[in-house]
Amino acid sequence: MARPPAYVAPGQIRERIIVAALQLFTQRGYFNTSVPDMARTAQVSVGSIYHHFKDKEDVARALYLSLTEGMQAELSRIATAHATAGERCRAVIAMLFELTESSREAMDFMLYAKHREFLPGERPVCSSQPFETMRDFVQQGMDRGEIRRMDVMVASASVFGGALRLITARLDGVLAEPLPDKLDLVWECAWRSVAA
Amino acid sequence: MARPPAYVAPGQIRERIIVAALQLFTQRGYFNTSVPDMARTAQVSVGSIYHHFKDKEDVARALYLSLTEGMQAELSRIATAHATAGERCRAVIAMLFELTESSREAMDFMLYAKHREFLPGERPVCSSQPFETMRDFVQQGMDRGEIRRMDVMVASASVFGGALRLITARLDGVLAEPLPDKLDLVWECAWRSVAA
DNA sequence: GTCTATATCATGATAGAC
DNA sequence: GTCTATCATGATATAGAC
Repeated sequence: MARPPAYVAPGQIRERIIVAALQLFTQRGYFNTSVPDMARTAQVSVGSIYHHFKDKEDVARALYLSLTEGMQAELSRIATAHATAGERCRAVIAMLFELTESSREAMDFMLYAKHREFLPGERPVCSSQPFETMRDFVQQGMDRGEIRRMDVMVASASVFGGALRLITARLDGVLAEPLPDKLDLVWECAWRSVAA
Repeated sequence: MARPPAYVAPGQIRERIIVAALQLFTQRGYFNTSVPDMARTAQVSVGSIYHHFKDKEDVARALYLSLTEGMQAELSRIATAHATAGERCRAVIAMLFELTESSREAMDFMLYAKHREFLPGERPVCSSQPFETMRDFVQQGMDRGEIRRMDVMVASASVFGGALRLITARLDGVLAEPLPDKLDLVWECAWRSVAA
């Protein structure tokens, strides 16, 4: 079903560095990760990192962009595979749940990291393209009469808020069971909250 | 209505430091804030900071604890002022919305900051006492028959997820209007999602 | 209790060999 | 393109005067 975004082509040094960065940034945080740490984890030298990237921030930006692009690709796939807003939004939640289980670190870094603290100039997650697309799905649902007419920000928060909250709980270790087990229930609640 | 938690008694040096820390931590982040920065903002010397606190981390911990204690006090107040789960949960959201408007930085630091990165040993927000209390409200609602019987984590995420999502949007500057304007609508959606 | 001045250390980033 | 060795910066934390 939802494949993890193809953010890495394994083997290449550049990609090894990005994978190592993802691992370290999510485990210890950006500021607790030194460039020598990244070099050790990626099994490359410090010099290589500075050859492929301008600086440490540049690694984080490349990582962030590749993750949000992968997410955006998943959303486009969903848009073509489903026609109604209900099906689309449900598919989004299913995809997010599966991605959280299969690429825990990617989700953690994408949704959770305080990018503004180390990526000045990058838009906050909330206004990133994937989140805008999700709001579009909801807006179209209102236009089609599937979803009650209301403020689109509130409707979008209601549809996806519960699922995102549960993802947070899962990433924090507060939720023991795999997220896909909860999909049907989460979706029922989410849809009830806004369905026409 | 919901007063900001009394996390500071203005005038005292110790409190001046905490207020300055809150301001700087939310504006630039913990790791982008140096102790001299804090000293300058608080109008005290570096030595004073190290006299009152063990180290920079200790300042962050004191800040975090005072904020969660203030929040917990608000929740206790709500528990005594309201009897039904519906009233309690609605009051919680109203309180969170007002607190976000009146003490933006406090909410940002409490809900948003990646505490694990600079406060090792502290539990994640999700499993902090306030969030547990909120889940208790929901559980009691199920016991009383107000809320459909279901997984309490899912029910709690559904009730509060939309509101928390909207708070995030507001803090990120994506939502222009004050949160209390949206309270009625948010609550209607939240309650529909789980009401018996 | 509060201050200034400073020791110590770790980090990001670079230079230059291979 | 990749590596090792090194530098310069800026941070934390402390010492010691007042």
